Amino acid sequence: MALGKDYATQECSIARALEVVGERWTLLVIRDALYGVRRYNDFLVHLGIPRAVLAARLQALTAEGILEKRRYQESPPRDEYVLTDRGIALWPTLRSLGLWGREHFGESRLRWFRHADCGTELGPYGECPRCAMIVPVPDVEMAPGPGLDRDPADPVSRALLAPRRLLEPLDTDPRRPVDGHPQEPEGGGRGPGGVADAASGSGRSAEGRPV
Amino acid sequence: MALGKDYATQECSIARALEVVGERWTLLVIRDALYGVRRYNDFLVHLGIPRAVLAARLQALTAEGILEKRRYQESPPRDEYVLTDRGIALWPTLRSLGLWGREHFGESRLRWFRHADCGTELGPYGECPRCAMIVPVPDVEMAPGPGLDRDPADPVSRALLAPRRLLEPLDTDPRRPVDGHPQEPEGGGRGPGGVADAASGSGRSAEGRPV
DNA sequence: ACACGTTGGTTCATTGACCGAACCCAGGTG
DNA sequence: CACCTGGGTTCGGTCAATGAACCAACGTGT
Repeated sequence: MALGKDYATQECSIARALEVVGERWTLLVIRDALYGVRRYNDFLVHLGIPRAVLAARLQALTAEGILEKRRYQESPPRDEYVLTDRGIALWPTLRSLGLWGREHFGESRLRWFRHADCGTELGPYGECPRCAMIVPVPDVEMAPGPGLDRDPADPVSRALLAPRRLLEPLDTDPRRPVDGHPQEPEGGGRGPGGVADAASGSGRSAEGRPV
Repeated sequence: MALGKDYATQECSIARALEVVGERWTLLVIRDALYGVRRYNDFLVHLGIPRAVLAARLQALTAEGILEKRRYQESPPRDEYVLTDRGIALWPTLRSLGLWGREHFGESRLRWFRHADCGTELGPYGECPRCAMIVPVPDVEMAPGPGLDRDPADPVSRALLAPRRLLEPLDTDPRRPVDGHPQEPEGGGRGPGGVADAASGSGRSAEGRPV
Protein backbone atom coordinates (compact mmCIF):
# COMPACT_ATOMS: atom_id res chain seq x y z
CA MET A 1 0.00 0.00 0.00
CA ALA A 2 1.14 3.43 -0.85
CA LEU A 3 1.57 4.84 2.59
CA GLY A 4 3.15 1.85 4.19
CA LYS A 5 6.72 2.80 3.67
CA ASP A 6 6.57 5.93 5.73
CA TYR A 7 3.76 5.31 8.15
CA ALA A 8 5.30 2.00 9.18
CA THR A 9 7.84 3.81 11.30
CA GLN A 10 5.05 5.36 13.31
CA GLU A 11 4.30 3.27 16.35
CA CYS A 12 0.69 4.21 16.47
CA SER A 13 -2.66 2.60 15.84
CA ILE A 14 -3.84 5.72 14.07
CA ALA A 15 -0.99 5.45 11.59
CA ARG A 16 -1.73 1.76 11.17
CA ALA A 17 -5.37 2.54 10.45
CA LEU A 18 -4.41 5.23 7.98
CA GLU A 19 -2.22 2.79 6.11
CA VAL A 20 -5.39 0.85 5.41
CA VAL A 21 -8.04 3.51 4.93
CA GLY A 22 -6.00 6.68 4.56
CA GLU A 23 -5.64 6.78 0.83
CA ARG A 24 -7.72 9.03 -1.29
CA TRP A 25 -11.30 7.86 -1.94
CA THR A 26 -11.05 4.94 0.45
CA LEU A 27 -13.16 6.35 3.25
CA LEU A 28 -15.74 7.57 0.77
CA VAL A 29 -16.01 4.07 -0.66
CA ILE A 30 -16.62 2.74 2.83
CA ARG A 31 -19.14 5.49 3.49
CA ASP A 32 -21.02 4.51 0.36
CA ALA A 33 -20.89 0.88 1.39
CA LEU A 34 -22.45 1.82 4.71
CA TYR A 35 -25.15 3.64 2.81
CA GLY A 36 -25.94 0.44 0.96
CA VAL A 37 -23.96 0.79 -2.25
CA ARG A 38 -22.61 -2.59 -3.30
CA ARG A 39 -21.94 -2.61 -7.00
CA TYR A 40 -18.93 -1.42 -8.96
CA ASN A 41 -21.01 0.71 -11.24
CA ASP A 42 -22.94 2.33 -8.40
CA PHE A 43 -19.73 3.33 -6.64
CA LEU A 44 -18.48 4.64 -9.94
CA VAL A 45 -21.36 6.96 -10.77
CA HIS A 46 -21.93 8.07 -7.20
CA LEU A 47 -18.34 8.93 -6.39
CA GLY A 48 -17.15 10.09 -9.79
CA ILE A 49 -13.96 8.16 -9.14
CA PRO A 50 -11.70 6.97 -11.98
CA ARG A 51 -12.39 3.35 -12.83
CA ALA A 52 -8.84 2.20 -12.28
CA VAL A 53 -8.72 3.81 -8.86
CA LEU A 54 -12.01 2.28 -7.84
CA ALA A 55 -10.86 -1.15 -8.93
CA ALA A 56 -7.64 -0.73 -6.94
CA ARG A 57 -9.50 0.45 -3.83
CA LEU A 58 -12.06 -2.34 -3.96
CA GLN A 59 -9.32 -4.89 -4.35
CA ALA A 60 -7.25 -3.44 -1.51
CA LEU A 61 -10.25 -3.21 0.81
CA THR A 62 -11.17 -6.78 0.00
CA ALA A 63 -7.62 -7.90 0.71
CA GLU A 64 -7.73 -6.11 4.07
CA GLY A 65 -10.94 -7.82 5.02
CA ILE A 66 -13.03 -4.67 5.00
CA LEU A 67 -15.11 -5.59 2.00
CA GLU A 68 -16.13 -9.01 0.81
CA LYS A 69 -16.58 -9.70 -2.86
CA ARG A 70 -19.38 -12.09 -3.52
CA ARG A 71 -21.34 -13.28 -6.47
CA TYR A 72 -24.98 -12.46 -6.34
CA GLN A 73 -25.98 -13.94 -9.67
CA GLU A 74 -24.46 -16.51 -11.98
CA SER A 75 -26.02 -16.32 -15.39
CA PRO A 76 -24.24 -13.14 -16.26
CA PRO A 77 -21.66 -13.38 -13.51
CA ARG A 78 -22.12 -10.37 -11.25
CA ASP A 79 -20.28 -9.56 -8.06
CA GLU A 80 -21.05 -7.17 -5.26
CA TYR A 81 -18.87 -5.76 -2.52
CA VAL A 82 -20.32 -6.01 0.97
CA LEU A 83 -18.90 -4.62 4.18
CA THR A 84 -17.53 -7.12 6.64
CA ASP A 85 -17.72 -6.62 10.39
CA ARG A 86 -14.33 -4.99 10.19
CA GLY A 87 -15.70 -2.51 7.72
CA ILE A 88 -18.90 -1.90 9.66
CA ALA A 89 -16.73 -1.15 12.69
CA LEU A 90 -15.64 2.04 10.95
CA TRP A 91 -19.09 3.54 11.42
CA PRO A 92 -18.22 5.41 14.62
CA THR A 93 -15.18 6.93 12.95
CA LEU A 94 -17.12 8.08 9.92
CA ARG A 95 -19.95 9.32 12.09
CA SER A 96 -17.49 11.32 14.12
CA LEU A 97 -15.75 12.70 11.07
CA GLY A 98 -19.02 13.70 9.45
CA LEU A 99 -20.17 15.41 12.59
CA TRP A 100 -16.96 17.39 12.75
CA GLY A 101 -17.32 18.37 9.11
CA ARG A 102 -20.86 19.56 9.57
CA GLU A 103 -20.20 21.48 12.76
CA HIS A 104 -17.17 23.27 11.43
CA PHE A 105 -17.69 23.56 7.70
CA GLY A 106 -21.29 22.68 6.84
CA GLU A 107 -23.82 25.42 6.34
CA SER A 108 -26.95 23.31 6.41
CA ARG A 109 -27.80 19.80 7.48
CA LEU A 110 -27.50 17.26 4.73
CA ARG A 111 -28.64 14.08 6.42
CA TRP A 112 -30.31 12.90 9.59
CA PHE A 113 -29.35 9.75 11.38
CA ARG A 114 -31.98 8.32 13.68
CA HIS A 115 -32.57 5.28 15.81
CA ALA A 116 -35.00 3.33 13.64
CA ASP A 117 -36.76 1.80 16.63
CA CYS A 118 -37.81 5.10 18.19
CA GLY A 119 -37.06 7.82 15.65
CA THR A 120 -34.74 9.72 17.97
CA GLU A 121 -31.82 11.44 16.36
CA LEU A 122 -28.46 9.91 17.18
CA GLY A 123 -26.12 11.63 19.59
CA PRO A 124 -22.53 12.44 18.68
CA TYR A 125 -21.28 8.97 19.52
CA GLY A 126 -23.96 7.09 17.62
CA GLU A 127 -26.02 6.57 20.73
CA CYS A 128 -29.76 6.96 21.08
CA PRO A 129 -30.35 9.51 23.84
CA ARG A 130 -33.83 8.19 24.51
CA CYS A 131 -33.00 4.50 24.65
CA ALA A 132 -29.62 5.16 26.28
CA MET A 133 -27.82 2.66 24.09
CA ILE A 134 -25.34 2.56 21.26
CA VAL A 135 -27.47 1.97 18.20
CA PRO A 136 -26.38 -1.06 16.15
CA VAL A 137 -25.46 -0.03 12.63
CA PRO A 138 -28.36 -1.85 10.93
CA ASP A 139 -30.77 -0.01 13.21
CA VAL A 140 -29.57 3.41 12.12
CA GLU A 141 -32.01 5.09 9.80
CA MET A 142 -30.71 7.69 7.37
CA ALA A 143 -32.95 10.43 6.00
CA PRO A 144 -32.26 13.44 3.79
CA GLY A 145 -31.94 16.81 5.47
CA PRO A 146 -32.95 20.23 4.21
CA GLY A 147 -29.60 20.95 2.60
CA LEU A 148 -29.62 17.92 0.32
CA ASP A 149 -30.33 18.35 -3.36
CA ARG A 150 -33.79 16.92 -4.02
CA ASP A 151 -33.18 16.18 -7.67
CA PRO A 152 -29.67 14.81 -8.13
CA ALA A 153 -28.42 13.68 -11.51
CA ASP A 154 -27.19 10.18 -10.85
CA PRO A 155 -29.55 7.32 -9.97
CA VAL A 156 -27.56 6.32 -6.90
CA SER A 157 -28.01 9.70 -5.25
CA ARG A 158 -31.66 9.53 -6.24
CA ALA A 159 -32.08 6.13 -4.62
CA LEU A 160 -30.36 7.41 -1.48
CA LEU A 161 -32.98 10.13 -1.04
CA ALA A 162 -35.51 7.73 0.41
CA PRO A 163 -35.19 7.18 4.16
CA ARG A 164 -33.38 3.93 4.60
CA ARG A 165 -31.35 1.92 7.06
CA LEU A 166 -27.61 1.72 6.88
CA LEU A 167 -26.31 -1.38 5.10
CA GLU A 168 -29.65 -1.96 3.43
CA PRO A 169 -28.71 -3.00 -0.11
CA LEU A 170 -29.25 -0.19 -2.56
CA ASP A 171 -31.29 -1.14 -5.59
CA THR A 172 -30.89 1.11 -8.57
CA ASP A 173 -32.27 -1.55 -10.88
CA PRO A 174 -35.87 -2.43 -9.96
CA ARG A 175 -35.66 -5.75 -11.82
CA ARG A 176 -33.00 -7.04 -9.51
CA PRO A 177 -34.44 -9.37 -6.89
CA VAL A 178 -33.71 -8.42 -3.30
CA ASP A 179 -31.69 -11.27 -1.87
CA GLY A 180 -32.46 -12.24 1.70
CA HIS A 181 -31.67 -9.63 4.29
CA PRO A 182 -28.27 -10.36 5.83
CA GLN A 183 -28.99 -8.56 9.09
CA GLU A 184 -31.93 -8.00 11.38
CA PRO A 185 -33.71 -11.25 12.02
CA GLU A 186 -35.90 -9.25 14.40
CA GLY A 187 -39.51 -10.31 14.61
CA GLY A 188 -41.49 -7.25 15.61
CA GLY A 189 -43.62 -6.49 12.58
CA ARG A 190 -40.62 -5.45 10.55
CA GLY A 191 -40.73 -7.80 7.60
CA PRO A 192 -38.11 -8.17 4.90
CA GLY A 193 -39.79 -5.44 2.92
CA GLY A 194 -36.58 -3.45 2.55
CA VAL A 195 -37.16 -0.04 1.04
CA ALA A 196 -40.90 -0.09 1.47
CA ASP A 197 -40.44 -0.68 5.17
CA ALA A 198 -38.20 2.32 5.64
CA ALA A 199 -40.56 4.55 3.67
CA SER A 200 -43.46 3.58 5.89
CA GLY A 201 -41.72 5.17 8.82
CA SER A 202 -41.76 8.64 7.34
CA GLY A 203 -44.41 9.70 9.83
CA ARG A 204 -41.76 9.77 12.51
CA SER A 205 -39.87 12.56 10.86
CA ALA A 206 -41.39 15.20 13.14
CA GLU A 207 -39.71 13.59 16.10
CA GLY A 208 -36.23 14.39 14.90
CA ARG A 209 -34.58 17.35 16.57
CA PRO A 210 -31.59 19.39 15.52
CA VAL A 211 -28.57 19.03 17.74
CA MET B 1 -6.87 22.07 -1.49
CA ALA B 2 -6.03 19.07 -3.49
CA LEU B 3 -9.16 17.07 -3.07
CA GLY B 4 -11.61 19.88 -3.47
CA LYS B 5 -12.23 19.49 -7.14
CA ASP B 6 -13.69 16.05 -6.89
CA TYR B 7 -15.03 15.83 -3.41
CA ALA B 8 -16.98 19.05 -3.88
CA THR B 9 -19.61 17.19 -5.84
CA GLN B 10 -20.26 14.97 -2.86
CA GLU B 11 -23.05 16.37 -0.77
CA CYS B 12 -21.74 14.97 2.43
CA SER B 13 -20.16 16.24 5.60
CA ILE B 14 -17.71 13.37 5.52
CA ALA B 15 -16.47 14.46 2.13
CA ARG B 16 -16.27 18.03 3.34
CA ALA B 17 -14.21 16.95 6.29
CA LEU B 18 -11.93 14.90 4.10
CA GLU B 19 -11.29 17.89 1.89
CA VAL B 20 -9.76 19.51 4.94
CA VAL B 21 -8.02 16.67 6.73
CA GLY B 22 -8.04 13.89 4.13
CA GLU B 23 -4.70 14.53 2.54
CA ARG B 24 -1.72 12.46 3.36
CA TRP B 25 0.05 13.27 6.64
CA THR B 26 -2.61 15.72 7.73
CA LEU B 27 -4.26 13.55 10.37
CA LEU B 28 -0.88 12.50 11.70
CA VAL B 29 0.09 16.13 12.11
CA ILE B 30 -3.07 16.72 14.10
CA ARG B 31 -2.42 13.60 16.15
CA ASP B 32 1.03 14.88 17.01
CA ALA B 33 -0.42 18.25 17.90
CA LEU B 34 -2.81 16.53 20.29
CA TYR B 35 0.15 14.74 21.80
CA GLY B 36 1.73 18.11 22.49
CA VAL B 37 4.04 18.59 19.52
CA ARG B 38 4.09 22.24 18.54
CA ARG B 39 7.27 23.04 16.68
CA TYR B 40 8.17 22.62 13.04
CA ASN B 41 11.27 20.67 13.80
CA ASP B 42 9.55 18.34 16.22
CA PHE B 43 6.89 17.47 13.67
CA LEU B 44 9.67 16.95 11.18
CA VAL B 45 11.74 14.47 13.12
CA HIS B 46 8.80 12.66 14.66
CA LEU B 47 6.83 12.13 11.46
CA GLY B 48 9.70 11.77 9.01
CA ILE B 49 7.71 13.94 6.64
CA PRO B 50 9.39 15.88 3.82
CA ARG B 51 9.97 19.48 4.82
CA ALA B 52 8.05 20.95 1.92
CA VAL B 53 5.02 18.78 2.67
CA LEU B 54 5.10 19.68 6.34
CA ALA B 55 5.25 23.38 5.52
CA ALA B 56 2.32 23.02 3.14
CA ARG B 57 0.25 21.08 5.68
CA LEU B 58 0.93 23.48 8.51
CA GLN B 59 -0.01 26.40 6.32
CA ALA B 60 -3.20 24.73 5.11
CA LEU B 61 -4.23 23.70 8.61
CA THR B 62 -3.60 27.20 9.84
CA ALA B 63 -5.69 28.62 7.01
CA GLU B 64 -8.52 26.24 7.91
CA GLY B 65 -8.46 27.34 11.50
CA ILE B 66 -7.30 23.99 12.86
CA LEU B 67 -3.89 25.18 13.95
CA GLU B 68 -2.83 28.60 15.11
CA LYS B 69 0.64 29.87 14.42
CA ARG B 70 1.94 31.96 17.24
CA ARG B 71 5.25 33.40 18.29
CA TYR B 72 6.55 32.09 21.55
CA GLN B 73 9.81 34.02 21.63
CA GLU B 74 11.09 37.11 19.91
CA SER B 75 14.83 37.32 20.18
CA PRO B 76 15.39 34.62 17.65
CA PRO B 77 11.88 34.71 16.24
CA ARG B 78 10.31 31.32 16.85
CA ASP B 79 6.79 30.21 16.08
CA GLU B 80 4.79 27.28 17.28
CA TYR B 81 1.65 25.69 15.94
CA VAL B 82 -1.09 25.11 18.48
CA LEU B 83 -4.40 23.35 17.98
CA THR B 84 -7.48 25.52 18.01
CA ASP B 85 -10.82 24.32 19.35
CA ARG B 86 -11.66 23.21 15.86
CA GLY B 87 -8.57 21.05 15.84
CA ILE B 88 -9.14 19.71 19.32
CA ALA B 89 -12.63 18.71 18.21
CA LEU B 90 -11.02 16.05 16.04
CA TRP B 91 -10.00 14.05 19.10
CA PRO B 92 -13.05 11.77 19.05
CA THR B 93 -12.42 10.97 15.40
CA LEU B 94 -8.77 10.16 15.97
CA ARG B 95 -9.60 8.18 19.09
CA SER B 96 -12.13 6.18 17.13
CA LEU B 97 -9.75 5.62 14.25
CA GLY B 98 -6.95 4.53 16.53
CA LEU B 99 -9.22 2.14 18.35
CA TRP B 100 -10.28 0.58 15.08
CA GLY B 101 -6.67 0.26 14.01
CA ARG B 102 -5.65 -1.43 17.22
CA GLU B 103 -8.60 -3.81 17.35
CA HIS B 104 -8.24 -4.94 13.78
CA PHE B 105 -4.57 -4.59 12.94
CA GLY B 106 -2.62 -4.07 16.13
CA GLU B 107 -0.90 -6.95 17.79
CA SER B 108 -0.12 -5.31 21.09
CA ARG B 109 -1.22 -2.19 22.87
CA LEU B 110 0.93 0.82 22.15
CA ARG B 111 -0.63 3.48 24.35
CA TRP B 112 -3.09 3.82 27.15
CA PHE B 113 -5.49 6.70 27.47
CA ARG B 114 -6.81 7.36 30.93
CA HIS B 115 -8.95 9.85 32.74
CA ALA B 116 -6.31 11.85 34.59
CA ASP B 117 -8.65 12.58 37.51
CA CYS B 118 -9.28 8.97 38.41
CA GLY B 119 -6.87 6.87 36.36
CA THR B 120 -9.59 4.85 34.67
CA GLU B 121 -8.96 3.82 31.10
CA LEU B 122 -11.13 5.60 28.57
CA GLY B 123 -14.00 3.78 26.91
CA PRO B 124 -14.36 3.60 23.15
CA TYR B 125 -16.03 6.99 22.89
CA GLY B 126 -13.54 8.84 25.05
CA GLU B 127 -15.72 8.53 28.10
CA CYS B 128 -14.63 7.61 31.60
CA PRO B 129 -16.64 4.55 32.63
CA ARG B 130 -16.18 5.29 36.32
CA CYS B 131 -17.07 8.97 36.26
CA ALA B 132 -19.74 8.46 33.57
CA MET B 133 -18.66 11.51 31.62
CA ILE B 134 -16.95 12.43 28.41
CA VAL B 135 -13.42 13.27 29.43
CA PRO B 136 -12.31 16.74 28.28
CA VAL B 137 -9.27 16.51 26.07
CA PRO B 138 -6.85 18.23 28.50
CA ASP B 139 -7.85 15.71 31.15
CA VAL B 140 -6.87 12.72 29.05
CA GLU B 141 -3.63 11.20 30.21
CA MET B 142 -1.53 9.26 27.75
CA ALA B 143 0.88 6.55 28.86
CA PRO B 144 3.04 4.11 26.91
CA GLY B 145 1.79 0.55 26.55
CA PRO B 146 3.75 -2.69 26.44
CA GLY B 147 4.12 -2.65 22.66
CA LEU B 148 5.85 0.71 22.49
CA ASP B 149 9.55 0.87 21.81
CA ARG B 150 11.24 1.94 25.04
CA ASP B 151 14.30 3.40 23.37
CA PRO B 152 13.30 5.26 20.24
CA ALA B 153 15.81 7.13 18.15
CA ASP B 154 14.32 10.59 17.88
CA PRO B 155 14.02 12.90 20.88
CA VAL B 156 10.33 13.58 20.26
CA SER B 157 9.39 9.94 20.61
CA ARG B 158 11.61 9.82 23.68
CA ALA B 159 9.84 12.78 25.23
CA LEU B 160 6.48 11.18 24.47
CA LEU B 161 7.38 8.13 26.54
CA ALA B 162 6.64 9.89 29.79
CA PRO B 163 3.02 9.80 30.89
CA ARG B 164 1.53 13.12 29.93
CA ARG B 165 -1.72 14.87 29.27
CA LEU B 166 -2.95 15.57 25.80
CA LEU B 167 -2.16 19.09 24.57
CA GLU B 168 0.54 19.50 27.18
CA PRO B 169 3.34 21.28 25.32
CA LEU B 170 6.17 18.95 24.49
CA ASP B 171 9.58 20.16 25.45
CA THR B 172 12.48 18.52 23.72
CA ASP B 173 14.87 21.32 24.66
CA PRO B 174 15.31 21.65 28.43
CA ARG B 175 16.78 25.13 28.08
CA ARG B 176 13.63 26.51 26.57
CA PRO B 177 11.75 28.69 29.04
CA VAL B 178 8.28 27.36 29.68
CA ASP B 179 5.87 30.21 29.13
CA GLY B 180 3.25 30.05 31.82
CA HIS B 181 3.04 26.29 31.64
CA PRO B 182 4.16 24.28 34.62
CA GLN B 183 6.80 21.88 33.41
CA GLU B 184 6.70 18.25 34.33
CA PRO B 185 9.97 16.75 35.51
CA GLU B 186 10.60 13.57 33.57
CA GLY B 187 9.72 10.18 34.92
CA GLY B 188 7.66 11.65 37.70
CA GLY B 189 4.81 9.81 39.29
CA ARG B 190 1.77 11.90 38.80
CA GLY B 191 -1.43 12.40 40.65
CA PRO B 192 -4.81 13.93 39.95
CA GLY B 193 -3.64 17.21 41.39
CA GLY B 194 -1.09 17.79 38.66
CA VAL B 195 -1.00 19.93 35.57
CA ALA B 196 -3.93 22.25 35.24
CA ASP B 197 -2.97 24.11 32.14
CA ALA B 198 -3.50 23.07 28.53
CA ALA B 199 -3.85 26.13 26.39
CA SER B 200 -6.51 28.40 27.75
CA GLY B 201 -8.87 25.65 28.76
CA SER B 202 -10.04 24.96 25.25
CA GLY B 203 -11.67 21.64 24.63
CA ARG B 204 -13.63 21.61 27.82
CA SER B 205 -16.87 22.38 26.13
CA ALA B 206 -18.13 18.85 26.68
CA GLU B 207 -17.12 18.69 30.29
CA GLY B 208 -19.29 16.62 32.52
CA ARG B 209 -21.47 15.44 29.71
CA PRO B 210 -23.16 12.23 30.85
CA VAL B 211 -23.10 9.27 28.56
C1' DA C 1 35.73 38.39 13.91
C1' DC C 2 34.34 34.30 12.17
C1' DA C 3 32.90 29.59 11.86
C1' DC C 4 29.24 26.84 13.10
C1' DG C 5 24.66 25.28 14.89
C1' DT C 6 19.62 25.78 15.19
C1' DT C 7 15.06 26.88 13.46
C1' DG C 8 12.10 27.35 9.80
C1' DG C 9 11.75 27.47 5.65
C1' DT C 10 12.12 27.41 -0.21
C1' DT C 11 13.71 25.38 -4.64
C1' DC C 12 14.41 21.68 -7.66
C1' DA C 13 14.67 17.19 -10.18
C1' DT C 14 12.76 12.71 -9.81
C1' DT C 15 9.36 9.47 -8.70
C1' DG C 16 4.92 7.76 -8.13
C1' DA C 17 -0.03 8.23 -7.80
C1' DC C 18 -4.15 10.00 -9.88
C1' DC C 19 -6.79 11.22 -13.87
C1' DG C 20 -9.75 10.60 -18.00
C1' DA C 21 -10.36 8.27 -22.10
C1' DA C 22 -10.09 4.33 -24.67
C1' DC C 23 -10.19 -0.40 -25.08
C1' DC C 24 -11.55 -5.25 -23.74
C1' DC C 25 -14.37 -9.26 -22.66
C1' DA C 26 -18.25 -12.11 -21.12
C1' DG C 27 -22.82 -12.55 -21.26
C1' DG C 28 -27.42 -11.15 -22.50
C1' DT C 29 -31.03 -8.72 -25.86
C1' DG C 30 -33.41 -6.99 -30.07
C1' DC D 1 -25.48 -10.52 -35.54
C1' DA D 2 -25.25 -5.73 -33.93
C1' DC D 3 -25.51 -3.68 -29.68
C1' DC D 4 -25.92 -2.97 -24.60
C1' DT D 5 -24.36 -3.69 -19.70
C1' DG D 6 -21.25 -4.78 -15.86
C1' DG D 7 -16.75 -5.00 -14.58
C1' DG D 8 -12.83 -4.34 -15.42
C1' DT D 9 -7.43 -3.23 -17.78
C1' DT D 10 -4.24 -0.23 -20.46
C1' DC D 11 -2.21 3.99 -21.52
C1' DG D 12 -0.46 8.77 -21.98
C1' DG D 13 -0.63 13.23 -19.38
C1' DT D 14 -0.68 15.69 -15.12
C1' DC D 15 -0.02 16.73 -10.50
C1' DA D 16 1.48 15.96 -5.94
C1' DA D 17 5.00 13.70 -2.90
C1' DT D 18 9.81 12.89 -2.05
C1' DG D 19 14.54 13.80 -0.58
C1' DA D 20 18.38 16.57 -1.13
C1' DA D 21 20.26 20.92 -1.51
C1' DC D 22 20.14 25.66 -0.61
C1' DC D 23 18.87 29.91 2.09
C1' DA D 24 18.38 33.27 5.86
C1' DA D 25 18.07 35.03 10.50
C1' DC D 26 19.76 34.65 14.81
C1' DG D 27 22.95 32.81 18.66
C1' DT D 28 27.11 30.62 20.49
C1' DG D 29 31.92 29.17 20.99
C1' DT D 30 36.68 30.49 20.31
